[in-house]
Amino acid sequence: MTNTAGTVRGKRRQTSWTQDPEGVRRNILEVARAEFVENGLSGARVDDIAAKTATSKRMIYYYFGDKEGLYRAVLEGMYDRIRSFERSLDLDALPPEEAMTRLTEATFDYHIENPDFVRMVMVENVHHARHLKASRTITRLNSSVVEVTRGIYERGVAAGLFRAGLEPLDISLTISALSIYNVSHRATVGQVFDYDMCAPDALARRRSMTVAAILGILRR
Amino acid sequence: MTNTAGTVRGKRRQTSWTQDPEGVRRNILEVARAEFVENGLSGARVDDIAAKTATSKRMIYYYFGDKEGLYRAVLEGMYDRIRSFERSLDLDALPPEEAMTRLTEATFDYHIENPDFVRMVMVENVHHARHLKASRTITRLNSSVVEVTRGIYERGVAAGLFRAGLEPLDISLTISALSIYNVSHRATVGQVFDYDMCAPDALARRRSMTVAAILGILRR
DNA sequence: GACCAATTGAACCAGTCAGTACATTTATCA
DNA sequence: TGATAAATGTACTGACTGGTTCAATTGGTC
Repeated sequence: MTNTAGTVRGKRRQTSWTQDPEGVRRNILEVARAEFVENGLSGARVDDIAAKTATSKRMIYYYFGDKEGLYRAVLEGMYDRIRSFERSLDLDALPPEEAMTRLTEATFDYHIENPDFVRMVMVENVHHARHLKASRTITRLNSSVVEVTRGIYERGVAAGLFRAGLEPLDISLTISALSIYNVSHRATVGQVFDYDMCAPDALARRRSMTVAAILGILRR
Repeated sequence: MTNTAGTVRGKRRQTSWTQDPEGVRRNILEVARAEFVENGLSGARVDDIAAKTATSKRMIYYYFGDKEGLYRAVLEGMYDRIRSFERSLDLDALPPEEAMTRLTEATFDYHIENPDFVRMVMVENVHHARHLKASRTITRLNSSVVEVTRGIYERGVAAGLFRAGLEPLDISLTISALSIYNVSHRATVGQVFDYDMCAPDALARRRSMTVAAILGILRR
């Protein structure tokens, strides 16, 4: 009998147990995510992950093959989440400037609220996106956020509000850069400038500055 | 007799050698930088670093104590370099808008030309800036680029060109965010969007968009 | 040229780590 | 109910890895 999804069985020295493949899988993934996010790929220890799991190391290898397979699974989960966030954006009803503002703010907020995603992407960049390449789930399942941006931008251009000739992808990347930075470089900036970018007041300033930057790029 | 600085003695099975402490140190640092930048702190192998060196593993421990000490030395070297870049900026003679444009472009270019620095900072952020904290050389030897930014900004406000009420540090961080991103996220963006941000034409677009973003923030 | 501190090399070590062998239990279904 | 497949736990291993030992060589100084 399969337990409720997500249920985690008691630990230590059990000779009797209930099968719960999905729960075990999920449990491993959750723990692994925390560890990879905290220590990177080579910094994370399979034994540590296993220890924090409700199951054993054996299960990690049973379900994910090897350490990199586990890492890849975590990475894919992260990208799945942001994809569904992007799909949830529905800004067609708003006038161009307001739509772009909302898009920027929503993206900004998503990154603040999902530091694990940001850190995982950082780690993946340290590895030259090698694992992203290896994952056919992610590759070419192209991000829809660019199309959202393109739609808003073209409406703005048509309305004479935005200047023409820009590449929607570049706009999208600029939003991304300004959103990610607060989380990805929080530690070094905090140390070098004695400034916590994620403190509420700093965040408010940075958020409105980000919107100003994007609109500044677009306004003609 | 000390050899010319930077000289590297021949390798393999030598029982006779010339002392060259500075050269050995520098050689180790160069190799270590490449390895840390490529593999991160935990990903880099002391044995690999030693093998690529003109000297032996023993010397790494002799001069740098342990792996983290070596990493810290590399990190400090990187920050020294950008500090001297920042000090080299002399934009007081230019009118505010032009000065800010030049500052932005120079910062943008610096990051493109020094991907090692960018990657090292990324790695350090993965480690929550733990080693930056441990280094008294870097900490509180506050970055002068903020003062440069403040100077230009205040001139611009005084001249009625820039809108008042902004925090110079936030402006500086925004420039930094837009400059770093191209290098730090080159791999994942390349993979997900099939777009090389560092290709010459893309770079030109991103550079001018960055300037537009900064001026967009400032213009009243 | 003899002495001493600064350097350097080669081999070695003890702990760690990813991955495995093997046995066992649980679920499925005819 | 019995056979088969899926899922799981325990204990282990071989390779790797950061770090060390110990002896030797070099260069400066008097």
